[in-house]
Amino acid sequence: MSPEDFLRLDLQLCFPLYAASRAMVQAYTPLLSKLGLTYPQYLVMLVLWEADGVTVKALGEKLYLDSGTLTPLLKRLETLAFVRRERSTEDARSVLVSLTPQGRALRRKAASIPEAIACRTGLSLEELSRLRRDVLRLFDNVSK
Amino acid sequence: MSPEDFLRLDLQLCFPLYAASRAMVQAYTPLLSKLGLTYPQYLVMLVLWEADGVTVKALGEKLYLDSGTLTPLLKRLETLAFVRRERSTEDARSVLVSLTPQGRALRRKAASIPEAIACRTGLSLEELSRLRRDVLRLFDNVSK
DNA sequence: CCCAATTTAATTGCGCGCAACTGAATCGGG
DNA sequence: CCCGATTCAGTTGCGCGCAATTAAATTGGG
Repeated sequence: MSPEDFLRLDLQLCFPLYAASRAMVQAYTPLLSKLGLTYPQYLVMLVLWEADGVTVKALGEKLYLDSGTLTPLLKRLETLAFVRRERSTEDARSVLVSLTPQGRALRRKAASIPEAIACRTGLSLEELSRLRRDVLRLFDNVSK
Repeated sequence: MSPEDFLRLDLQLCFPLYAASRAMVQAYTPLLSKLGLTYPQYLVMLVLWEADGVTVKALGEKLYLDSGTLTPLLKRLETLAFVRRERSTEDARSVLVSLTPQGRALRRKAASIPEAIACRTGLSLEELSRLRRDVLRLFDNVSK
């Protein structure tokens, strides 16, 4: 097998990963559009539902996204009245992002989504958990 | 465990998949930029290296991308002189995409990439193969 | 205390992805 | 042989991702 054989699309890991990631996001999309959210916006809301009042930097560290992505996304969430953004008085360099009552209320409407998606995968909870662990290991290796 | 507990970021499969996919693309980026390609452009080249002279539709079916993504991408590859685009004489609705000599030559320069990436993953060939299989199964389930 | 280095968010520019739509070409039932 | 339905590529619009840069605030060494 020559080195060029490894260029075969069907032998690479990245493409299935890339296709699966997009397919998963597409599975979320109709559920999220009922809430008025995109998938990346939903990820931000997931973080805020666990830890309200975080900085843009902290959001970026959790989601591996930079301010170039987050700033306009957060402005859209602010326009939708799900979050507020305010300069920190402690450190005027940072911006604190916090939930509005509407943003907090959205959590209940989103509660049914994870199970619906888990069903769509056709995998058992054990298989899902194992795959998540394997993909996380891959992520750790590649991103360092 | 209440339904809302499943909203925890660390319990979901999609986010690791999404993060891992982006991290993989970032691992490719410095290697591909030496060739003047982006990752989606590289995917198109992978298809063309296996099957030259395909329609935009066929490319889309292999890569799960539509003309809204492919048309401008192919125009950029054409500007880079890696591909040609021409209306089919058989069926004037379709456009045939084929490699230029430069596009064909690029294959040799890309030959070292898959192994370099495989190393970056830190996984054995068996683990890579198994993970690819699992991710493909997920993709099949979710995308249907 | 000062000022150079660092940190933080915002901005700019570009290339995807994808939904929605357009227009041209082809197909196929009657 | 029509003409309505379908197929195909292209276009438009929008929201990411991310690299590169900017500007403001903070930090910390001397």
